[in-house]
Amino acid sequence: MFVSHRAILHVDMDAFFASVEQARRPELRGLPVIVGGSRGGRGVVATCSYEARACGVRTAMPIGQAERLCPQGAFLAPDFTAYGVVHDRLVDLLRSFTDQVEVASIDEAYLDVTGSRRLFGPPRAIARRIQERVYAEHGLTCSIGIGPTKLLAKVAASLDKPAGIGELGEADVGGRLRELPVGALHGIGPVTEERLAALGLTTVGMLQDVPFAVLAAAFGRGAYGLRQLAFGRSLAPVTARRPLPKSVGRETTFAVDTNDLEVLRAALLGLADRAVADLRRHGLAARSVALKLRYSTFHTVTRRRTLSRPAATTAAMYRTLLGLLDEVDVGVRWVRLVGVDLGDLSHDAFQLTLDEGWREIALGAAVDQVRGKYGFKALGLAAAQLAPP
DNA sequence: TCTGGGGTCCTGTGGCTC
DNA sequence: TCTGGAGCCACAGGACCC
Repeated sequence: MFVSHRAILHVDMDAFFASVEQARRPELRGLPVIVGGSRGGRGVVATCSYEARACGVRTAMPIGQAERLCPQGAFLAPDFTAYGVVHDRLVDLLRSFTDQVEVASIDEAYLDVTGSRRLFGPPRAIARRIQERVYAEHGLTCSIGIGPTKLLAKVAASLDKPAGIGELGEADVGGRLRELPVGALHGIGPVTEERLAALGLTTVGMLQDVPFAVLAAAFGRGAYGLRQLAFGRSLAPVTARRPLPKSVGRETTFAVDTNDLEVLRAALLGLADRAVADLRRHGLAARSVALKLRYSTFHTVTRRRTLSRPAATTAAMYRTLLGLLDEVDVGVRWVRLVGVDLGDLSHDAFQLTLDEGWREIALGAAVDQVRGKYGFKALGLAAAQLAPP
């Protein structure tokens, strides 16, 4: 058994995107709201209001299926800019309780309130005050989990949704936690859940009790991690500082599958341009460039290339992507999705100015400036200018 | 029925060097 | 000179998360 005296909260916004839409558009309140792809499109549901969930609509469900289940629903395209603004304000609100706030995603955060108890009272009282302020200031509800580790706090938040406060302590590891399905643990998805079920392991208690040799035979090195999960152990503390991204990428699914090389090249140029804009916004350069293709069969392939030195220009990325495109089965097979991923990121701006040529750097800076003023679509790049001679 | 987009992390494999 | 093993790295793919 392990002992932790920390008090960690996991704050999870309820149906975040849909709730933001309902908060800013009163006419949507009380209606089933589905945020994701547009009607008739190829998208899936990003999130939906609890009214839509009552119709059977779920996250990650194809839009077409959601339409059949909930024809009266309001189908909205996501507005990430608006959600980002609300997210920033919520993080500020959370930081008024402790500076130990770890932003886990756009709608989730962990707070280490161990040192805040003297000022704000016990964790449950802090959780209640957070819920009250989130509702009063933003018209949104959130579920909060309390636990001695991030993992237990996260599971606890899911126990009483929406707008609830759940708590899992040390004592619950040998009690309530055992009753939960293995899929309730953060890190066990559908594939692992099915593999565990094949071993007859469906609850956390079973995962705690199974001989380690059985787990090791089935999962190899992954067995240890599964065992840690089963006992609610997560060694990682709450880390307030947000690390730099490890990769930036862009991908798009075509409205209609294509095997036209020109269409693919044009899509790649646009994606590379957007990914590179992200790169420059962070002041980063990338040394690894990856091409991702999903064929009409849904089979996905990736091809990656490491550059001789870090780069941060669309031209360098696009030329590399064209090379990678030659390595895969295009022109013959139909493609539904194409993506670009830039990795192995570093701060290497000085090196770039020497190595990549001042013209491309200056061009990139000028493009960023115009787009900052008039929007991203104000300027497009011409493939002919960027392709190798 | 028909499966998004943006990420992180892990594992297996194969090439290379010592 | 040849060979096997260890260690490292790049790469591909997959699982998972929101």
